[in-house]
Amino acid sequence: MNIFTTYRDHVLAEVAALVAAGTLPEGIDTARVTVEPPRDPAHGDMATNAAMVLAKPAGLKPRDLAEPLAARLKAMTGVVEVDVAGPGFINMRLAPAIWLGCLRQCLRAGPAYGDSMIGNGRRVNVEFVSANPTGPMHVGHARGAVVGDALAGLLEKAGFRVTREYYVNDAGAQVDALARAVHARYRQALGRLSEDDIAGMLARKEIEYGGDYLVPVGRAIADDHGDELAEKPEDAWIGPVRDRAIAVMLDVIRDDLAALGVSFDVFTSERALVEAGKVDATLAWLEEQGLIYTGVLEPPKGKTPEDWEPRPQTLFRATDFGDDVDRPVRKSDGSWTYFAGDMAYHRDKVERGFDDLINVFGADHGGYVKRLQAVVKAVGGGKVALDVKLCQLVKLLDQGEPVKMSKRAGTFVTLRDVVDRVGKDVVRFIMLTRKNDATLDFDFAKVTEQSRDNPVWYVQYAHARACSVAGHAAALWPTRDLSPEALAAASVELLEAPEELELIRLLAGWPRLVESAAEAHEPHRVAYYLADVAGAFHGLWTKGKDDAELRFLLPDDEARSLARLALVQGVATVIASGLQIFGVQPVRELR
RNA sequence: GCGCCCGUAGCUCAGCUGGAUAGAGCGUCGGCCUCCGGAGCCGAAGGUCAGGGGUUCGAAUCCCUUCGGGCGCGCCA
Repeated sequence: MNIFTTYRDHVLAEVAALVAAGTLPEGIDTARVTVEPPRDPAHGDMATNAAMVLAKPAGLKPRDLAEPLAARLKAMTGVVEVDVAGPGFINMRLAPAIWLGCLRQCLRAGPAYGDSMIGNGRRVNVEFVSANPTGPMHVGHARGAVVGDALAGLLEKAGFRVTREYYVNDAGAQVDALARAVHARYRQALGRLSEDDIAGMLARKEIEYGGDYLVPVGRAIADDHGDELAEKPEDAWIGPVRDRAIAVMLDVIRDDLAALGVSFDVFTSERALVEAGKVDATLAWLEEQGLIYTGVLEPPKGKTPEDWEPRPQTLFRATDFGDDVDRPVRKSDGSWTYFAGDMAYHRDKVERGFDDLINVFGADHGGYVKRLQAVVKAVGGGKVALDVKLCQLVKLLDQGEPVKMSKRAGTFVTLRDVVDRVGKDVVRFIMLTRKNDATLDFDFAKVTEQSRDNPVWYVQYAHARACSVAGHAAALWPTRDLSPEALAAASVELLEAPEELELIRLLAGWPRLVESAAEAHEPHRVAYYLADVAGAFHGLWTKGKDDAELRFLLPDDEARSLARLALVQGVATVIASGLQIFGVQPVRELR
């Protein structure tokens, strides 16, 4: 339970009492009332803006409303101090017992601490990665994969029912290009083309994908089909070659993602949607709604394409739903555009009953979000929200120097390379240390360094230290039950140092952080919070070095030691809880 | 030309959806650290939140505008 919402409820109850007393008008809107930790801890444990928000509609001055409200809050159990400050804030200080109760709750809940009900079972579809099945994953994909997976984990913790989904673009020109490249490798496997021939085809742009990873695919086709597909016209071989190539590439992608610890609940095939007639059905439905028409688009101003000519097109009325222009759904050869398929796909998601849709895309798809949101508005009747998280570039560095990457030279870094080099947990955590729309530096040297400015290490080190304290305690008191449940029953009221209480308050803020991060769809907040917790814990640890009285374990004072161990265990619990969202394994010791 | 994202300390970045005196790490400067549970501790300096205007009790946060950077802009996915 988020203690801040608990106290918000208390504040609202007192507001209701003031309504009953006639101080406030009937039916006053309390939606904007908040209870939050104040920026400056000197102001107390919690602050509410109630008086400032409610004063105006009540025709009062904030401070005139704050006084009677503060008087009522002061009478509440657990509240030890209330004062009115600044423009009308009401600051409250809570009895230590309240915070200690949070710590006990944390220990009893274990890593489930922070679980929330705000999702209320709403169904959320998180679509991420969705890379074309034309090759192995590279680092750019890794960020989207981690952000999507962690966001999904965060939403699950907040009480949403989450589906992790991958949209397979297996119907367009890209996979035909893949098939052509594989066909060349197939002929190479049969000895009919040399490596130089392939290089020549690449140079002449007859094929688009030249990577070695297609060599075994070509060989597999040779094994299955012999030379029967080698000299036939493209029409005869492109189907089977493409299908086989896509299947192999998807296996590669699944393996790469598995190495990152990412898996999906659903893979949706674009081709399957087309073949099931869903694109036709969607367009027919939109036509019925009067949302499809034939028209001529204006050329984009200032940057007219050379070959621009006005031409009637089949268009979707995206501008009715907030987009800048209406969008074409059909190519001049009569086939559907990629967008038409995406319309059908998003309609399909809506029909599967999701309440919220989230797409994680690369930043280069920014120009695509308005039209997708327009589609979702149109097919969801305004009841389904689509949020698109755009992930910026990852800059790979080594000791501050850019890692040279070139597709042509074959030196581009794959997801697998990175995971093999630093481990999946490091990749996952680091990818979440920036908000998704900011570029991220990934420095091989830095992310494995043992130092304060490497957040993965810093957080893991805190967890390992906490486990180490527990180990020492077990050695000191071998017969004592030191399980978290037992520690929850310890005399935690012996925790009275300001630093200790500050850390407890920080841990007590975890449920609130989960909720706000989930609502904002911002998993990176968890990373910063964990670094804060680690920092506070390391600080406390260090104090014990200067002052033996502040050490966690005092061999002569078992009761106090157990209380402090409870706090240490709380730190470990919250870190484990946060890392679980990230899909990162908390370590018990550093290697 | 239009749309979206971004601009916060010397550097890298937070800033809880509009709250109080804008924070952290690194770096810099000044001290401490010969022994505790390894990879440090305390303190200081450092800001026109890119500039300007607006909304209101209150703006880094919302609106307008200028400047600067990134991405995108009819049948590529």
